[in-house]
Amino acid sequence: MLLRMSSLFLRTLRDDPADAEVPSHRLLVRGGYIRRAAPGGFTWLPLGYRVFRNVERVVREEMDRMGAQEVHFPALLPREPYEATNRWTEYGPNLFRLQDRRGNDFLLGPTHEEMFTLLVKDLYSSYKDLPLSLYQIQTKYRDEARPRAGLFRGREFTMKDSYSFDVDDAGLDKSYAAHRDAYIRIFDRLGLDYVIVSAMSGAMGGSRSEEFLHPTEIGEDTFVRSAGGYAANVEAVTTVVPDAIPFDGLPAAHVEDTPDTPTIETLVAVARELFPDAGYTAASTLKNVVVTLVHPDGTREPLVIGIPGDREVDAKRLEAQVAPAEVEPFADFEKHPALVKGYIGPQVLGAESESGIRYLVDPRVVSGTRWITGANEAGKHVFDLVAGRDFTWDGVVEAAEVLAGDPAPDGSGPLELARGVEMGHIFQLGRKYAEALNLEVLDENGKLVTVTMGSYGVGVSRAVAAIAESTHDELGLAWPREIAPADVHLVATGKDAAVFEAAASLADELVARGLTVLYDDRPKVSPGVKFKDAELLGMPTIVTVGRGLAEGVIEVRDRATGERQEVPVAEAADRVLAAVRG
RNA sequence: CGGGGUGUGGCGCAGCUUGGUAGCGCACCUGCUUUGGGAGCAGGGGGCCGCAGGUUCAAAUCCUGUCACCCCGACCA
Repeated sequence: MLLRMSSLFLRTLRDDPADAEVPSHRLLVRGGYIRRAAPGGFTWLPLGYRVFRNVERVVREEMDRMGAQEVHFPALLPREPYEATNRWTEYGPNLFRLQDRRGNDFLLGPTHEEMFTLLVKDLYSSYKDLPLSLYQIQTKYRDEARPRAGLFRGREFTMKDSYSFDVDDAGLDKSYAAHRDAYIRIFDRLGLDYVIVSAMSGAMGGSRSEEFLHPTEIGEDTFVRSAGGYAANVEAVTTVVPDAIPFDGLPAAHVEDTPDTPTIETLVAVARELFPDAGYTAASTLKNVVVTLVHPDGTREPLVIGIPGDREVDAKRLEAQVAPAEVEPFADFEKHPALVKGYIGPQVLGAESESGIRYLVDPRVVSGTRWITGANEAGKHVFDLVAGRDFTWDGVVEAAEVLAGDPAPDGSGPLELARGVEMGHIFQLGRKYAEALNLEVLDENGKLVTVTMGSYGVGVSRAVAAIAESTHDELGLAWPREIAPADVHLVATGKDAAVFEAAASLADELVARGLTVLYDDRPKVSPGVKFKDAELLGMPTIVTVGRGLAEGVIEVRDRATGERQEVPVAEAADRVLAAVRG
């Protein structure tokens, strides 16, 4: 394939577009790879679309290799299947809904679990047909509140989604593992750095879910990792539980006057004044945070979370723990006189207590730990209140924020917080969709069993952005060979006809030998412009035919390393081929 | 959805305070010169000043509304 710069539909920009902040977005626009066409929607230009198709190709090859079969659904879908799983409403405002001329409801698919489930139900009915994995590479639509960062978060984007179907849990485990392996190969081939984080806490039961996160400062997800190799979503981090302490010799609880101490800071300051030798810090206090749980049936339940005072409640972690209930701030202090704002203590809390409000505590609150906490009376706190001796709780909850330096649950060292972008997600769905849509097959005993499913996604368009993001340098893009829009950027400089003839014949030879060549054959364009463009566009190998030709040499340069060598014209094609093929 | 910012040729920006009918650089076209690091000179084409309404003899400029984009946060199977 030969791409001539003189006729390629391409215009590079000298200046950064003002509305692009992240480097990948800036460079992809500057390099003429994409153009914004709609809020959260981009047009792929020739070079960009070649990159896109290369990513797609890698994904497709690896999915095929693991035995998944490609299908293709419409993006425009009817309401009914999504009604059966309740997602027509549950998906909320992020779902694009529309009506046809008769007023029937449709949606633009944000993901296709329902359709795949129904398709398999439509055609299969025996255990002999399983296991089965199907996938598609599809345009997905989500009405994002805030599209951003170019290709990273659009309202229209391309995703490879696949779904596995098995008769039993062991089968699901296998399908899941096969996808996991395929994803590892995909991201390795794409040259994308990734960490696999568990996306759900063990508390949620048997179903597994892992995310492939690409670590990057511009990432939207926070995850934790340790030097020893532990990595997890913040929601999935479990607290290392300290040992219980015997009650013997612990001081008795005592109430102290602590006027004007509604916050942890003011409380700690007063506590230090009262007991200068105790070494009190915010972590010595037990903060009782009231929230409202909204259950799926609409019931509202107040809930108090007891956590060490040096930490905040992490809304995401809490929601992951109480799902499917949702969490809202608590406002009904009038209705609950037992709760003294700013001075809530555990003595009045618990399902069996006078307030009847459920009380969950942080795992660090183990039997024998001593706390400073509210005395349920304005201006008073209780000191040396011992967990398990002076108060009890209804349960333990992982709701406190994770802080850098916390120990990893597997003992692999302190945690650091890092940012990442979700590039892939593998998820054991189980029987949720199969049950809702009645996907059953006969097993070897002739009995109907509900199929168990997995769902798996890779962001294809997002991968283009992530690769650009992780490989660019101050000069421009620098594509890995596997996905570069061309193998070689061949630059002819000067005005000497011999240079253009030599360059053209080299281009032809490289093309004949199977390479894709981007040939800068523009006449009357100065060398500086061509070099800048070559660096901006980022083909992995840049070949220059120019002033060296008189001495019989051309220059071969590696875009990523900057390494350059002069090679004799006669060997040029071989040398370039060697560089490209590694 | 909350907070902040910005909308003026394809891109980057000035003009707006103090209304008078739009300008600069890049890109594009023509000619001549130039050709190894975003060339020079001369000439030229292209703008509903985001959109709608209002004030005014007159609006890019003032007022109201609205839309879009960017950033931070919330949200994100």
